Amino acid sequence: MINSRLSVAIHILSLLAAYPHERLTSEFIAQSVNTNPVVVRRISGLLRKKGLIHTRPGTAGAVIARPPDSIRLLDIYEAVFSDNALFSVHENPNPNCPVGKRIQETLDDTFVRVEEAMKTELANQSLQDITEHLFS
Amino acid sequence: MINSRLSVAIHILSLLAAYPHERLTSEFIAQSVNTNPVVVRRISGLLRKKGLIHTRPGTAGAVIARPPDSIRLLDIYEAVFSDNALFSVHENPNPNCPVGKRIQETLDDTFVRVEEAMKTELANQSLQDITEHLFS
DNA sequence: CCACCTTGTAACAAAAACAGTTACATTTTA
DNA sequence: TAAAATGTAACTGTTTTTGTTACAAGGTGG
Repeated sequence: MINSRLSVAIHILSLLAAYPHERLTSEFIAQSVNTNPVVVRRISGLLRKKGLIHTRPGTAGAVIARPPDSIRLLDIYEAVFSDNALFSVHENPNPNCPVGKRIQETLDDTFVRVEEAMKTELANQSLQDITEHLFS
Repeated sequence: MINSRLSVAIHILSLLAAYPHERLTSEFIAQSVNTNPVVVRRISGLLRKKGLIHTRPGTAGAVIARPPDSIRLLDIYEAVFSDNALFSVHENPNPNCPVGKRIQETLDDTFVRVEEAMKTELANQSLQDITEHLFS
């Protein structure tokens, strides 16, 4: 089971999308998510690096940087997981075994295809789809 | 990043598929995977419950139970992850916030669709595809 | 039939991953 | 210039994952 960073990131962006004209502080967002403000700032930092939100040291609050219908869930996924692979492959299989020798490259190939399928679906859904569901 | 149980499970089944007429012990398999025999027996137990392999207390070795082209990677995934959701959703968001109130059900919906896309691709690939790649 | 080997499983241990927290330098602004 | 917020490092507690020890119970071959 994948950790909850994507879940929290979408929560943060949903708030910013719902209040596009306000600057929401990490303290305020943390109360909605029910976590610590530092956790929010950590994930906000990843979203900022990807250009999805604007924040600045010293200036209170975050603001969404792009229209919600232009933000794909894949953008958010890539922001919070960067280049992590979806599935781990076990390390150091036995190179003297015909299976062990090639299992890693084989699984890498296979798992990349699975990951691509997942990412395609993440690309099909936008932040606006989320907010529409939230407020309908 | 998801743990390596699927990776190890596919390794085990690849060995059994490669040697369908031999009974491979957990000790032998563990040496190919490079882990402890108990780890192999734990995962083998999950594969047995799903009817993918045959093992019996007292009798040495495991044998594959179905032709490799009939075993979808989704079967293996479901064997080792049973009913785990793909993505975690953060707990106890603030019910007094319009986003917090509905974010969980919304994300549940969304993440189920993503999971379905991933499972569809896992269903498209068989154990035989893996062994063909291994031995080509 | 009995010594030997294996599986299945529980219990424990070590290591890694996660989430939460404290602390504080830096930056802005009222 | 005092107050307040961000960014980030460092640390802690918890949970998950993986590895290990131990052993009962089931089969096998001599």
